[in-house]
Amino acid sequence: MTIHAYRTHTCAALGASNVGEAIRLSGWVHRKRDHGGVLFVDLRDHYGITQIVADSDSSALAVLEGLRLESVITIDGEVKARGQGTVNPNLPTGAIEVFAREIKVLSRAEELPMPVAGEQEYPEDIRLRYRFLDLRRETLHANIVKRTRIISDMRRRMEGAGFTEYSTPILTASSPEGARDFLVPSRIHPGKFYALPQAPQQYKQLLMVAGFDRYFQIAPCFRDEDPRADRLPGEFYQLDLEMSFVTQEEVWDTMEPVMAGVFESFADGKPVTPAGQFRRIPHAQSMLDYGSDKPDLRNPLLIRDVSAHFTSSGFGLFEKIVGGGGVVRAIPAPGTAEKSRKFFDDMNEWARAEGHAGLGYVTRKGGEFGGPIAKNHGEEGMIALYDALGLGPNDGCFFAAGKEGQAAKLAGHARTRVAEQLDLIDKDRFDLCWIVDFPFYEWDEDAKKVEFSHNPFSMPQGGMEALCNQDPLTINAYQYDLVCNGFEIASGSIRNENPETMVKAFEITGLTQADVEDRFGGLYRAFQYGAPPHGGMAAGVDRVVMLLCGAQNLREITLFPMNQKAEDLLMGAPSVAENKQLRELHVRVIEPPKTRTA
RNA sequence: GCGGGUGUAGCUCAGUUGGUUAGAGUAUCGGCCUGUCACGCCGAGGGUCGCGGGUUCAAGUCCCGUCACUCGCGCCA
Repeated sequence: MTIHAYRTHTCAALGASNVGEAIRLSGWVHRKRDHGGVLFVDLRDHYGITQIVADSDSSALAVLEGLRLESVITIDGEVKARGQGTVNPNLPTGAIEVFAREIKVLSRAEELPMPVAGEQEYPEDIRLRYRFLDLRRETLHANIVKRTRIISDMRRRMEGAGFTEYSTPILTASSPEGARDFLVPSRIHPGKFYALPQAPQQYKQLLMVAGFDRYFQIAPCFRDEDPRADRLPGEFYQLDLEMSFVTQEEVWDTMEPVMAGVFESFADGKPVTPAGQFRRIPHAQSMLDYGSDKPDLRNPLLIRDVSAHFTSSGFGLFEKIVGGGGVVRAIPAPGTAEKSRKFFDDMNEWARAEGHAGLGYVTRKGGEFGGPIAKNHGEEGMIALYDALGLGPNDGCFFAAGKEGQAAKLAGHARTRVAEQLDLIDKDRFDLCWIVDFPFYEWDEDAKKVEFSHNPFSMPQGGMEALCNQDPLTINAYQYDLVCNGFEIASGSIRNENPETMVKAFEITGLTQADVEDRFGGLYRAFQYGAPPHGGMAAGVDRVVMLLCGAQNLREITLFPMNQKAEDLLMGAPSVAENKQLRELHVRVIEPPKTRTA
C-alpha cells in the first residue's frame, strides 16, 4: 500500500468515526502546549485545526519541543478518541486527537515578526511586508475565501441571466476624460504610450455594436488616484456589464435579482432589500431628503427644507441667507431632551472642523424650546416649524443654512452624524436603492464652463431636442447609481449611440466634432455603421465584498494590497528601472526637484 | 498638494506635573512540569522612547522640523 507523501486527511477531516485509523497530516504549528512529558500541538491547514499529542513514547516529542510556531510538519500517527473531560467542543475536530508516531519537519519557521494565532491588530506596514503571514490569520483568510465565492456567485448569476463573459484588453489607449491614467511606454513607437484601462467602457460599447447583446466581465480597472478606505490605490475590480436594445428600467429589473441574490447569499441571514423592491429615488429628491447621492436608507432621519419659515424671522442670520437665495435645511434629532448642551455644541464644532460655517440647533424639553435660534425666531414660529416637521415636545433639531449645494451637503453629513450619535442606524441590514435621473451637465466653477457631471457617453433625457432647446444645466441623463448602506456600489447609464447627438453633447462642453473624432475615434466610427441602443452598469466588486465581510477597509478583503502611497511593500513595487530597459523604451527619468534646501 | 490621528522591547500596550536604573503582557532563549486547548511555574536576554534640532540643571514627557503608517479634503468622466 502506498500512502500519500504529505497527508491522508486535511486538518478538518478527522472525527470520532476515524478513531483507530493510522493517518498522516501536514500543516503549520498553530499553537504549542508543552507539559514536559506530554505536548500538544494545534496543527493548522486551510481547512481547520487538529490537535496532535506526543509523549515520551513518541519520537516526535523532542522534535516538536524544539520547533517554533508556524513551522510546517508532517505527522504520522493514530487517531484517538479524547478522554472524558478533554473533549474540546469549540473545535470541529475536538472529539479526537492524533497521537504522533513520527514527525517530519518540512520547513522551519524563524522567529515571527507578527503572531498568526489570535486576532490582535498589527501595524499596517508589517502586515503588508509579511502579507503571507497576515493571510494565514483566520479573519483575513476567511475574507479572501468569501471574496472569491462572492465573485464566483456573481458569475453564476450573470450567466444565469443570459450574460456571457468576454475579456477586454489591458494595454489600451489613454482616455482623455476621467481619472489619471497609468501609462506604459511603447518600445516599438518612441514617445508613445499605452494606458491601462480605467474601465472597459468603450470596449463594452464596441461589443454591443459588434452584436454580442449581453456582455459581462469581472474587469480589472486601473486609476492613478489617491486612495480612501473604500478606494484602493491603483487597481480594483468591477462587475461590468452591458445590454443591447434595453431601457434603463430593463437594466434595473435585470440586475436587481443578481445583486439582491448575491447579497442574500452572503449576508449571513441579515435582511436584504428584495429584488423588485429597490426604491428608485431621483437624484434631486435624494439631495433634498438625504443630502447625498448615496443615501444610507437604514438611517430613519429625513432632511426637510424649512427656508420658507425664515423669510421673515427674528433670527437675522437665516433671514439674510434665505433672502440672498440660500436655503435652510432641518435635520431632526428626535428624543434629545436629556442630551447635554455639549452634545449640540459638539455637533457645531464638528461642522466647523469639516469646513462649514456652523450647524445651528434648537433644543426642546417638555415642549420648552431652547437655544439662540429658538429665542430669536420666537415661540410661535418655532411651533409652526415643529408642526411642519412633525417633531414632538422632546425632539431637538439641527439646521444647515447656506447656498443650496453646500447646505444640502452639510445637512447630509449632519444627518449621518446625528443618527450615529443617537444610535439610530440598524447595522444588521442591507438596504439597496437606485438613484436615478442624474444631471447630465454641471457648472464647472474653476473652468467657468459647462462640464459633464458624470459619464459623457450617457444619453441625455430628451435627446437631441433637449440638447438644442433646453438649458443644459436642467437636462437629466439616463444615468443611475446603485447604493447600499451609504456606499455607491454600482453606476451605469443608457448610452448615447447616436453620432449627431454625441457631437452636440460634447459641443455644449466646448469640444468640436474633430475633438470627438480625435479622442473617441473608435467608438465614434463604430456608431456610423449600425449601433444598437444599449446601456449597462458597473458594480464595485471590492466594495460589495467589503460590505458583505463587514470590513472597514479594502485591505481586509484584498490579497496583496498596496499601501496608501501606492507601494507594494512585499514585492517592492514600484521599483527603479534599469538603464537598458529605459533606453529600449526611449524613456529618460527626470529627477523631481528637491523640495527643500535645509 | 493640504489637514487630523498614531509612533515606547519582535508584537500589544502602560509610563502621573518635565525628575532615580523606562515597565507589563506576549514572543524569543534556558530550566521545571503527563491532559492542555490563550496550559502553568521559575529565570534570562531584548530599548537610538521613529529620526533631527531646540528649551531646560534635567526631556519618553514641552517646542520646531522631518519620516513612517493611517483617516479625511482636493482628486476619483
